[in-house]
Amino acid sequence: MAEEEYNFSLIEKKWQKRWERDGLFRTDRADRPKFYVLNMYPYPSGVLHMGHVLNYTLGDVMVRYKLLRGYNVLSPMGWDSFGLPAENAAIRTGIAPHEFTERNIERMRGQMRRAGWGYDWSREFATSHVDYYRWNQWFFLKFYERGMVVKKTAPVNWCESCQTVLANEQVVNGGECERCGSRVAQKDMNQWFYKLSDYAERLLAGHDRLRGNWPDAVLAMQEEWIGKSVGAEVTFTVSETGDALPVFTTRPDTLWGVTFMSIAPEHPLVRKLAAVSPDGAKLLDAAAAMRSMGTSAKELAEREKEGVCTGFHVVNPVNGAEVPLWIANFALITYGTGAVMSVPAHDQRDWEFAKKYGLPIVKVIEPADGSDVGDWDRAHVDAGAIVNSGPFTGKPDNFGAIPEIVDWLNAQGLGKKRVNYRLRDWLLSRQRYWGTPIPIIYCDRCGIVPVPEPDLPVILPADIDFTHGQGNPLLRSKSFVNVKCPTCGRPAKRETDTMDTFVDSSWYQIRFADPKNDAVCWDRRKVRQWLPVDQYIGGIEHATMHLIYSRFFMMALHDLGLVDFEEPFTRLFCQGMVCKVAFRCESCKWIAASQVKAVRIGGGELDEEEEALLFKRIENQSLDAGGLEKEGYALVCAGDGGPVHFEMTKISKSKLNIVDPDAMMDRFGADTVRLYMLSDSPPDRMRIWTEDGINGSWRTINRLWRLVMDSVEKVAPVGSALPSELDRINSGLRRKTHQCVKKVTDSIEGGYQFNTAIARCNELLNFLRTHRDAAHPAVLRETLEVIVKAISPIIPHFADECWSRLGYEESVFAGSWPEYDAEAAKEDELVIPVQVNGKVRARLYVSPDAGTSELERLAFADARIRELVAGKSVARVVVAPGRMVNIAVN
RNA sequence: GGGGGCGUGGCGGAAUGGCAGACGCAAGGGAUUUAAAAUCCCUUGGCCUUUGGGUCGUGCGGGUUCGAGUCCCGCCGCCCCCACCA
Repeated sequence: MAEEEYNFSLIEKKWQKRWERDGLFRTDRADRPKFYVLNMYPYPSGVLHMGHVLNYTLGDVMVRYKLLRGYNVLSPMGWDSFGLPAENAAIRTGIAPHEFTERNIERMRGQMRRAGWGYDWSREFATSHVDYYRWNQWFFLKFYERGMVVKKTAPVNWCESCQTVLANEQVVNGGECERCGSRVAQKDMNQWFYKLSDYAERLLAGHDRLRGNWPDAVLAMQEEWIGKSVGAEVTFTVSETGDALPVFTTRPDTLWGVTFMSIAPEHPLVRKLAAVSPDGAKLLDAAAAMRSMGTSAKELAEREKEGVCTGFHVVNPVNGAEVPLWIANFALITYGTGAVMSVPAHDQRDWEFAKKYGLPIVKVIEPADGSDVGDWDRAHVDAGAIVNSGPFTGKPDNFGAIPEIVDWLNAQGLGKKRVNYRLRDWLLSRQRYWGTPIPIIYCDRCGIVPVPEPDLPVILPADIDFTHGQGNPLLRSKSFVNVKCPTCGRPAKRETDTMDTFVDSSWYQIRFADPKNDAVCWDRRKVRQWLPVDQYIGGIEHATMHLIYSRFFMMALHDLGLVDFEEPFTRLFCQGMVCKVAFRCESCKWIAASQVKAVRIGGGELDEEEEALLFKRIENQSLDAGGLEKEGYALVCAGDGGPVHFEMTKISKSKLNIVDPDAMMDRFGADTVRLYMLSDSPPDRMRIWTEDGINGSWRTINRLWRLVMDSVEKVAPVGSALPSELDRINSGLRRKTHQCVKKVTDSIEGGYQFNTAIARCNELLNFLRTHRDAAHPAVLRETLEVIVKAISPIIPHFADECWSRLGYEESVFAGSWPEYDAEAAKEDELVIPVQVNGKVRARLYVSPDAGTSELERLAFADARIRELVAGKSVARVVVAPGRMVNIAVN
């Protein structure tokens, strides 16, 4: 028989056409139960990278598996197409953002088809199309009516390089812009906010229904982000002016130990007190110098505790004690009330501050060793008995006494229980062009006027010059900005800020159920049919951004009566980040690896081989910056010769460390790349990108191909029954076959451990390869069919080709998942380890003849062992629980 | 400082409390070939060995157990998230 090479490019194209023709991913199997699989949709950057490949391959495996399992599967794809890169490209090149975006979508859609990912393309949409973003505006108006969106002046994060504000969630690495990596400053601005903080408790409560179905890490991150803390609010009074100063504390048990009060430099009281203080000007200067705003989070964390005494005092309501009032740089205006009651004896930060400025320290919790403040070298924060605390002195457990103390504060009218959240409102405004215009008009007479619903959508103007001028280009569009006030008809100005693009992704999962509707946002029946999403798949980096916003948005839509559910994603799987080393030149920011040169410190070129080896070591993390220097090397930028730093980071286009899957697909085909992505490590684990091992995936596919080709003549006809009696090899084959079915099924249903599922398929393949000649034709058919089916969601084109060679007309995905035969998968011999003095020395194989139940066989083994050791010097023979025979020898 | 995760060969990684290292990569050897590629076969944790095997071995120290990579306690190290959060 002529050897037939596996021609992936022909075969992959052929099956992609077939699936399209047959409408494999259309959602018209109404007789089946629904299953909605959603992959986080991409920003159309222009090219897919390996992170996408992992994400979408995982999703596609789920889709195809669910098809085989008899579901009506919804698998849509769309584009998160608003955002900065398109606008920045426009500024750089003059190409309009919509044009840039459309072009990128074209290219990426082609890559997706080529990868063989199955989507219902009839549902495709892009968020930058007015058909989509008009609903952002509509929701905004609905939220506005309900008071769920507000405009307020607040400290916000400002990215100078992106010329826009950022939400808290978009500030990363202790003060860097999530997009461009430059330092974020804080300033006061009047901006639009969604009242996310109103939903803090509900978001938290929702974790109960998500637990088990969402990764623990994501829930933990969200909990941390919401940052609930329970305590009390207690109102102090400024002695000199009578101003009330409420403070939030989680430690009301230490109220009697307050020795000074600290307020944030931005606290309104600062200005008020400065106005009546002889040293007012000095105070204002000192406060200005300590402001947290305009300082990056990193600097905030590193700077030393500093403060200035105001000369004023506050009265502690619980005991009437007068303590000095300080302005302190560690007090944050953004948390609690902006004031901290300082208890240096029992709070490390207060302790350091008190030591620095010589403030008194009063013990109110007795340490276990009974020591006094004078003996301490740090604050005492552990539990103990309460002392020096008025009515609570003598309580043995300070933490346990907190509820009682709060009740007492309440009864005395001195304070009340308070729950404080770290979660703040979602800053919605962006001073950029390429986003959804906020449907608001400012009128000198009528103030803030929402655009009336019939006037929607507010269309993003196309006649914009991007290459000239600073700031938001919308400000320069006269036709956009100048409008008539909808209320009074006089000239007015349109809001030029656009919405954060996270608004788009907060509800896109619903729109896929009814993507073309232009009368209403969606048809309720269609939403009921598909939502919520049964399986959502995406990167863990969205844990505190998209995944909080989207949950909030569903709850808000639920409150508006637009949806019946509160949680958008029933199950969530987060794949690990695909990382690769990225290089940063000190002067030209991120640069491609090809632009980096290695040199010897003190001069001297490297030969090519030496340099390649060096880069290899950097890439697989076996050489860090320190090691590089120690060995006498340095990296420089090929452009300007400046020093280059490197770090391991998620692959992304902006960091110029992406790997384009096209090259790999050219060489090996889509299936090999798909198989490779899932073969080696569990998909939730972070991985450093390498192409080592892709040969193995290629070999696996070819081995299987040759096996199928060599077997088609030998294999029993479709539908042949298995013989009733099988020899050892054939029953072994069937055992491995059904163990493979089980493993792959469990891996998909459970933890997505495809590496072990693939390993099991490989094992079966290897076993069949060595025993093929002894395989019964019907068993051979069963085994081949199971391998092909079990692996089909991962390498679908290949599987379908094999399926047709095995004599089937229909696509493998038109059929069903293989039945698991537990009886066939069972080991026929019970293996009982025999342990002598605690070490396994032998293994006893007990055949089914000895009994059908495990207990019977164990008894048989016990008897057999006793026979064997009879008369020898043996202390005891024990059949241990489980299956283990222990022999203790004297 | 708080929270989450992890620690197993040269590498990615397997192991319902029961033969540690599945499966694969890389490496080495052999077959085939004029040659190379491809393919096929073998070896591959350390040490010892009379080649039968023996022995040590899952970051470190204890514990539970007939039996621990796995469970418990205490360290050490790494990664991620949050962080002057009152």
